[in-house]
Amino acid sequence: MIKMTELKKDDTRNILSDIKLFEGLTPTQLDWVAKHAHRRTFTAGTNVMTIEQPGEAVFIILHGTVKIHIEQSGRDVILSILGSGDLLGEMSLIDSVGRSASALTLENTLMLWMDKTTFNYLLDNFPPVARNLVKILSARVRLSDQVIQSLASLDVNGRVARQLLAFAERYGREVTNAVQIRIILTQGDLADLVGASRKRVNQTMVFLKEQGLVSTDADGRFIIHDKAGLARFCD
Amino acid sequence: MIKMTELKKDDTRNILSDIKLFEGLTPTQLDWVAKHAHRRTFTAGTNVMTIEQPGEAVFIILHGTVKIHIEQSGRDVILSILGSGDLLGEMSLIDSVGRSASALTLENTLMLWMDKTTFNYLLDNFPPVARNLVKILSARVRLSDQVIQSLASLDVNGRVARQLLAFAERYGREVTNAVQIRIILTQGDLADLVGASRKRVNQTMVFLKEQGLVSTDADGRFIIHDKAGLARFCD
DNA sequence: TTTTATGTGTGACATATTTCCCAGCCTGCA
DNA sequence: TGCAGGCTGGGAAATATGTCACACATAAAA
Repeated sequence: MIKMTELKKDDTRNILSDIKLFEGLTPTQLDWVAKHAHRRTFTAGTNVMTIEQPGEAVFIILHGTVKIHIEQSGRDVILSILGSGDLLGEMSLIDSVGRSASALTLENTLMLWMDKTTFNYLLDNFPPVARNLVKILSARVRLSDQVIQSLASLDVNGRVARQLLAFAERYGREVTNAVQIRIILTQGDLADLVGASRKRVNQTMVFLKEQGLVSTDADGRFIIHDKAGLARFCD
Repeated sequence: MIKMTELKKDDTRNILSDIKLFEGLTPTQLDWVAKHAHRRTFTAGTNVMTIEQPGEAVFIILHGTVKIHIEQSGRDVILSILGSGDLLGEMSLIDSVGRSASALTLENTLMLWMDKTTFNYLLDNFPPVARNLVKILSARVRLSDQVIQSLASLDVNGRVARQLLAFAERYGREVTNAVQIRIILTQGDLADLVGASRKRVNQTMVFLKEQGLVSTDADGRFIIHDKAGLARFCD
């Protein structure tokens, strides 16, 4: 985990080597990237890219979280929540189709970004980058497939349980006999994530807490006490 | 559209240039691929790769259709239906994670296939291939996102309507004032595709037919008469 | 401090959907 | 021909979920 305070102006190079997309690049290549990549901080609640704008940049999250969502006729669907190390906005640059979703920062977020030209240059001239991107996209397809399966086959309890387990996997921090999920989410967010109403998700959370499977800490973060117990709801 | 009967033993090279994954390759490179790629016909109802087997080959559909699905505790979820030109089985080769779904041929299907080593060699040594694969995966993520949004925000009518429109886009054939969907699907398949019960999908189909938006031809293929009418159910 | 906004927990009621069941209609096959 | 199996269509009851409405707590803002 990279801490915000650790990030000085000049150590971009060091950070780059920790990013999946740049794995396998030579120091010289990393230097090139460092020269062409910029940093920017977005305050919480900023719309990084708005829906339907032609994509003009790729972002890499160095610290913070971003919610990828689609709003349509009052209803909000959250496709995913990205965190440090994740790539964002690359799809528009790849296929030149407009943005299909919006990205909203959930907390103050530090990003690395490159313009379209730089990204394409990278892709064409630094072979490991294309390779890494293939892996990244492949992993994303796998995650999407899990979400689809969940939405198509589980009831709300199951979908919430699965989502919590997925968050534990991605954003979990081990504490005494439990896993704390770093991200702060409201029950409303959770509802938009699993395609259910807030009311129903509330019922699920109350239920899961009664069972002792889950609890909430002072800041509203979820704490998972029994992964296996949750998994039972996922078929 | 490549017709089964047109495929002679020696024209693999010609076919290759029509495949997205091989776009941009030189004739020499295409020859190399032709030498290392094999053909195989699967009869309808064959399980091309079974869930949880380590992936050992990539397949490219030359003619036919394949259903990608996950079966769990009696419930079947269809993630997608692939047709000619589509790639299949590449994910296990990319990230070495086991298969996450099964692939079942819906009709007699002709495939091109390569073993893991060949595929990786291609990826590392023929730059356009990696580039193309990135595009292909990117498109797949986009499709997945649409499915997720649909499952999370639409009722069964809407999900069925959207699925029919998606099929019209991918497998549609223009006929007089309408679009015929080439693939033969039962209402049960449609149900597994949109995460609903067969009964409910049946009601939807009866309803859509009453409205004159959709009909079925003698072979059971769906015919869409009014795209805009269907789109109205998708918010 | 008061006010405002935001998030949680809950009841009543309306809808949507599933499940189980059965009938009729095909088609392929013995 | 007759039977078996798969597919469509639909009835009835049971569940699951959504919507609307409100009370309450807490935290941020004025």
